[in-house]
Parts: sequence; structure tokens; C-alpha cells
Amino acid sequence: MTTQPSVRAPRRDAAENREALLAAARVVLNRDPSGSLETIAAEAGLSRRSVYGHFATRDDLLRELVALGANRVVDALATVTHPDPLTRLALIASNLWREVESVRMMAVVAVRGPLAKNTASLLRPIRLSVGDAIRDGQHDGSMRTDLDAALLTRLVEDTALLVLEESSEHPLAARDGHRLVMLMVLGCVGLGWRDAGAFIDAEPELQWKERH
Amino acid sequence: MTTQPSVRAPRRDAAENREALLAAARVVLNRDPSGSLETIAAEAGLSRRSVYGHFATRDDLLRELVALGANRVVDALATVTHPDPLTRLALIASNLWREVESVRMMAVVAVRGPLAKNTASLLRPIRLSVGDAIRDGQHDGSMRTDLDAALLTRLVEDTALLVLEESSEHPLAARDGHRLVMLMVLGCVGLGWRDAGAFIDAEPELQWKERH
DNA sequence: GGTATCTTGCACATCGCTGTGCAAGATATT
DNA sequence: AATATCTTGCACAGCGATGTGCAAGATACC
Repeated sequence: MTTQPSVRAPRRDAAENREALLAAARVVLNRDPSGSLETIAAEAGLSRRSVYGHFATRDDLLRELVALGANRVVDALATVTHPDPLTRLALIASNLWREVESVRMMAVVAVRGPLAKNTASLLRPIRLSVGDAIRDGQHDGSMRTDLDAALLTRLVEDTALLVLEESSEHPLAARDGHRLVMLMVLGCVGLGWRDAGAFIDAEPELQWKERH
Repeated sequence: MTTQPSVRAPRRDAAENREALLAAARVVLNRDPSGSLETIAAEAGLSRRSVYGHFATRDDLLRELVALGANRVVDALATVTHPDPLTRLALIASNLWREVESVRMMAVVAVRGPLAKNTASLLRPIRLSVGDAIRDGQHDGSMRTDLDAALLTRLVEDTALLVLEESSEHPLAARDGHRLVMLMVLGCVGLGWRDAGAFIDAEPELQWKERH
């Protein structure tokens, strides 16, 4: 029962323009999180009017954009598995940074802004693995036990976000951010600064690697 | 050359209404940071129209509100002096929490929102004393030295803000927040969780006291 | 009680934005 | 070359908000 009203396949440039709009939205919203459709369309080299040929509403565009980004991040973190919970947590933080650092502002907005609820559900897998790592870490004594696991999980997430925000305002080299986000997260779960630094230096998997 | 056009002094109820509007704005904006003048006026028992009898523009109202709050906080922190930088920092965090916890949301907006620049300048004294404490702490070896003092200062501020945000979404008893904000700040400057907890417990000035 | 001062309601202008309808033009596809 | 598919510009409606003018009413003040 698939609809078959059109005798001809959709044009290729249409699909390209759709992509261009999503890309433009990423750029614009990463500069000004409340950028208008006008601005986005212009960035894509299109008119505001034609946006509505691809997305029913502004929110649809936004949601799709966030969904794409969120899936990308979730996929990238899905492969993270390590027996040691501290290493696992640091790996999550480090991969997160790697995936998101180029769209820091938008990421912050997606998580904080009006789409927060939507985003949160998309990122649920990450929440879960962070929570797992923390419970494991509390259990084997490598992480602090003076705070509830659920609270600590949120604090860790917010700490990672904090580094993103900080680096939105005071730009940070990708490499420095990579180390900083791990340092902060490890500090958040209870490690002293020397321990955290030593821990990172001792673990080869946690070293910075240029992309590809 | 002071203007003397009015034969009569301003009415007292006018001044009261002005206060009422500020108070209402505090309440409303703390519930919904983008609340409209309509809502604020209603909360104050006035009409939207009469707001303009007291404040030229919405922004004026906002700015005055923020200025009042900021001054209150700055005054409260002005008295904090302690030879030990760790204690001083924890005291700043603790007093900050005490002053701000009842208007957490608004505080977050004032610092993050469009008035951020304005707010930042009002809070400059706090920035300075945090910065001082951190430089002192790095110098006497009680705080981490792997991060630049300026960066660390911002991270500490953001960490305090993080606790406010966390407690906006997942309410926290005033007393728990008081301890949490100190724990997080001490963790941020490099202490391990056991050290931070022990440090707080050992210092009488850092204990929770009910207000008045 | 007289009067300046506030408050109020209503109408209206404005602004920036989203979303639509439509007709004309451009272009990929066949 | 024919045609379905996109794009565009323009006009327009709508929404939610801020800000104003004005006249009528309420109220503190002397």
C-alpha cells in the first residue's frame, strides 16, 4: 500500500539541498543558537521559503538535526567497553569530546534548550553506560561513595557539559579539551588531581590521537 | 539646579508597587526565566500597563532586579576573609549557596542569559576573590597546579553554578546543597573526595548553620 | 475637599518571527 | 523537447511580545 502517485523519482538536487539545510543549521545554530530560518536558509544558499519544501516546521528541522547528532554520538560511544570503570568513564568522556567538540555550542543548546527532553531521551544510552560505570566504580571502591549514584551520574554529565561550555567561550585546542574533560570527570568521581593526571598518563587508550 | 517641577512628594504606594514588581519578577522569572511582563504584573497584582509607570523598558526592570541580587551577594561575600585559601574558597562557595539557593533559576539565567555581560561585571568582586584564593592555593601547594589559574577560576565558578542548576532540576535540601557545592569546588581545585570531606568536617566555619 | 499622583483599560503601532498560497521561473530527468 | 519537480519572491495572516497615547477612574496626600 505504498503511495505511488508520482511517475518520476524525486530530483537529486532536492535531497542535496535538504542536506545543505541541515549542515547550514548546524553552522548557524552553533554560532547563534536562536538563529532564524532566514539565516539558516541564507547559509545554505536557499530562500527561507524553500525551507518549507523540506521541513514542515522549524521544529522539525531542529529535531532532525539533533537526532542526527545524537545518533552519531551514541554510535561512537556504543563501542566503549572496558573492564575498569574509571578507564571506561574516562573513555566515554574522551570520545564524547572528540565527537562533540566541533559543535560545542549547538550541543549545549540541544541539551539545555527547549528540546532538552527530546535530546535527553535520544542520549539515554549514554546516561545508562555512565550510570553503569559509576555504580561499578562505587562498588569496587575506585569512585567516591559519599554521593548517590544517580546524583553522581548527573554531576558527571554536567561536568562534561561544563567543559564544552567553557571551551565555547574561551576556545581550547581540541587536544587540551580532551585532557581537561577527562581530568574534570575523574575529579568529579572523587580522584585527586595528581591521581587523575597519573591515571590518564598511565593508560595508553586515554592518550590523544589525531583524527584518522 | 535640581529639577523642582512637582509641588508634592511621590506617593508611598507607588514606591511599594515598584518593590512589588521587583519581587514579582523575582518569583515569576525564577519559575519561568522568559516570563512576560503580563505575568509579572499579574503576580504583583498590577496591570501590564502600569509597569511602564515604574520602568521604562522590560530590560530596565530586569537589570535593576539583577543589580539588586548581585549587590546582595557581593556584599555577603565581601566579609569572607580567611588565611587558608582552601577554607576561604569553601567559605565563598558556602556563602554563595546560602545567598542564592532561594533564587537558583533566576541566578542561572542572570549569569547565562542575555544579561550575562552586565551580570558578570557586577559580580567582578567575587571573581577577583576567587581568583585570589586560587592563586594563593596554587602557591602554597594546596591546590592543583596543572591548570592555569584563570582557567581554574572559571571552572570553579562554573562548578558552583552547576550545583545550582542541578538543584533547580532535582531539588536539593538547602543543607545538602551547602555541602555539595563545597565538595564539588574543592574537588575542582584538586582534592580527592575523602580529603575534601574530611577538610569540611574538620573546619567549624564550614558547618551548616540554619539562617538566623 | 481639592489636587496631584497613580492605576487601568483599551486601542493601536511595531517588531521579529513562523507558516501559507500562489504564480512565475529555473532545472533535473526522461 | 516535454514535463514533473524544485525554487523563488511576494503578499499576507498570525502569534506573542514590547511599548505608547489617552481618557477615565481611584487614591494618597495636604
